[in-house]
Amino acid sequence: MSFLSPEAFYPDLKMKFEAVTIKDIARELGLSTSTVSRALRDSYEISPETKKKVLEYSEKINYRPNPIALSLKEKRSRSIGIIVCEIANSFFSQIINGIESIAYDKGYNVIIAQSHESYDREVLNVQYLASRSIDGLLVSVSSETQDLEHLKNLHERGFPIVFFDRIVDEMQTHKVIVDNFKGAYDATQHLIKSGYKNIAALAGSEYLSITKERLGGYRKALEDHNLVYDESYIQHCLHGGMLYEEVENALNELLKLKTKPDAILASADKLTTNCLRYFKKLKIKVPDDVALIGFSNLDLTDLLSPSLSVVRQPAYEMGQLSTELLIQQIESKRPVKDFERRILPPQLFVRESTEKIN
Amino acid sequence: MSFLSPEAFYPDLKMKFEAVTIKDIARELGLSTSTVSRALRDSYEISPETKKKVLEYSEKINYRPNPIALSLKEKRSRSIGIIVCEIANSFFSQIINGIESIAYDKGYNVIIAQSHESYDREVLNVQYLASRSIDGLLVSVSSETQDLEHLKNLHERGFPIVFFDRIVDEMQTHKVIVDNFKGAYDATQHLIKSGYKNIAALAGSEYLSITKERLGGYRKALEDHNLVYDESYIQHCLHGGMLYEEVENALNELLKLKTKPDAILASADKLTTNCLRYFKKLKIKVPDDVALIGFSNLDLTDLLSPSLSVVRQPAYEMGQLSTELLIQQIESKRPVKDFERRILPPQLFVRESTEKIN
DNA sequence: TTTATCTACGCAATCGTTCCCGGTAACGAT
DNA sequence: ATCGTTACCGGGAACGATTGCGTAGATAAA
Repeated sequence: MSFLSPEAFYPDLKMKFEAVTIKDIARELGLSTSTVSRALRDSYEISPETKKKVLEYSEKINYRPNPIALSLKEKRSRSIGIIVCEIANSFFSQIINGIESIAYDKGYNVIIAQSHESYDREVLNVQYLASRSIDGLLVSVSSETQDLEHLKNLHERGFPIVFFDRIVDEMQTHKVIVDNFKGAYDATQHLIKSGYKNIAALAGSEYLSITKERLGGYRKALEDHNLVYDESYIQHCLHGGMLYEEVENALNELLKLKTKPDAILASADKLTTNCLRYFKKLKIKVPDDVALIGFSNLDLTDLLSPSLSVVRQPAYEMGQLSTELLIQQIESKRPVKDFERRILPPQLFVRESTEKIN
Repeated sequence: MSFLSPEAFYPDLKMKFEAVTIKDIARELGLSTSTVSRALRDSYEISPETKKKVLEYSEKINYRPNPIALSLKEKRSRSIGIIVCEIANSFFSQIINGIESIAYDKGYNVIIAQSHESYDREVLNVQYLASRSIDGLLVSVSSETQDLEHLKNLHERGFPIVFFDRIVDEMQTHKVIVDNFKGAYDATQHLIKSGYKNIAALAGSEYLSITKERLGGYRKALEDHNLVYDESYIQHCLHGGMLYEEVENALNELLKLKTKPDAILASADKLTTNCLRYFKKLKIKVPDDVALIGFSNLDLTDLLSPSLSVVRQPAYEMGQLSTELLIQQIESKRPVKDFERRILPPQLFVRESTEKIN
């Protein structure tokens, strides 16, 4: 408490928040900064008495090493960047929870950026995060993203990147996904076994890996059960259902068909809920008029009217696994050559919205 | 492309991600780092030709100033910390979106930390963020928080802090809230006018400002309409409904009463949805057996069964406003003395779950 | 006594950037 | 010829921490 800053004499000045540094300790104890530093790191070169003095005093004044200075010296910031489309989306906020749980354990902090499904914002975010000296990046690309130069640039220079959920083929990195093919296959098969014959697919952006994988599973299930795969039964929403209008338009198209679909497989959270909103608005009964099953990680699909059959993804685990792989790569001494592709199992929940046809 | 790093000769070594610095530019152009720095900042001391050369070359090699070095020198990191209980909560993720929108505009990035409604984790997070040299803090306290030493410490040293939603009285800072009193008053009055007489309140932690304010509005509405305010009609959930069990216990208590409540006011997102889950589980009809209205920012309360009457808060605007106040304080030359208390209006949505009694 | 060894510490460079001092031309004014 | 001014630019110290190297002093070995 004997510390008197200039501000103590000029209380009107902005009282800047000044942290105590290693120099303050050195000055007070009549030592050099090197000695203090070494004492704090418990170096063998420092005598026990000196160590004791330093430790006690730095404890007393509550010394905390300045992470910025450390980052500058060590060329690492112990922070990782996350790029997702939206955090206000159960699936992604659960993923972020998983990411955080691992990151904080290992002493990393996370910086989250949202693309809002815009390619331009994704590029901006990548540049921004890169300039903030993050040590690695966890990416789920936007639904507009086709060109990957912004990420390839970094990746080619050895920058650690892990893709999750919405991955890309062109880059050799760790990738963590769920078995989207199986998820869609199971959901479609469930519809078929419940008696539905004209099953339409409400899909996300055509550019996304998850869209392709899910449509693949959908198609295979149809074919395995001798149902025709008809492209006119497939509608894409570029923004993944974020805009109600795109879902509305897609469904309008489907309901215009000569043989209207009797069931719909929606392949994203917002697609699913906006689909339900559309049906409610038009007073279309689910599942009587049309059945609905969708990919969703909302934790109240059981409370919806009707309760919703869904394919749920292990989002939390996905975040954890991605982060483990990323940090492992960041901390690896030698460049990582063998990139892993981890596939997690989805889970099918059967509820009212896909009840059997009598 | 004439740049050859040591790693180019030893491809097996970890190819570290080396950014170009002001020194590289100086060396290449035969200038000093001071000159380059000044040229980049468009100083009057530098000749137009030199500036042009520097600008062109740094453009060519894609120079980006190192923010870590800047932080060290300027003693600010251009990042702000956020502490919330959960990001997997519509209200808070919408707030974060609002925060982000302003922060990124003004060149700040945000670091999000979650308390998960635990006091201990909140303290840890504050310490962690403070040690990461953030320039300011946006805080919504956990439902367990009573002791505020962890925040007072910082605040007394002039560290900018803005409270939002769950504020505290003991500290003089900017505060941004919604009119919780009015929100609860309107909701309760709506129930009364719909014919309900025994209105119970399912509230969050007693420590929270929002709980007190909302119960205040609830009480006033009852009294204004000559209904008795009975404490046994009030149940608190320490974790704000995060755990289904606490909601279950609270509702069990309410349904044990001699005169069972015919309506419930739930004062948080998770309280509301878990309340609905409870009713569904016990096959209690809403609103026939008991009506339900709750505070919620979910964007699918209209799709629930029954569709839910809610008090909605302007979360996005709240995040924006809080961030503006915080950044204003961070960038203010003189210490801020006049702290503002901004109160935003809540919005009442009337739906099926509170339909009139016939 | 001389030399080698060890202990315990300080000096100074480093990370990337800014900025306070200088310094050196060129030029016009006296 | 000398001085003052202006325009431009470089040297070097900071910011906080780590670390290779040097070394004074003490002790031990010769």
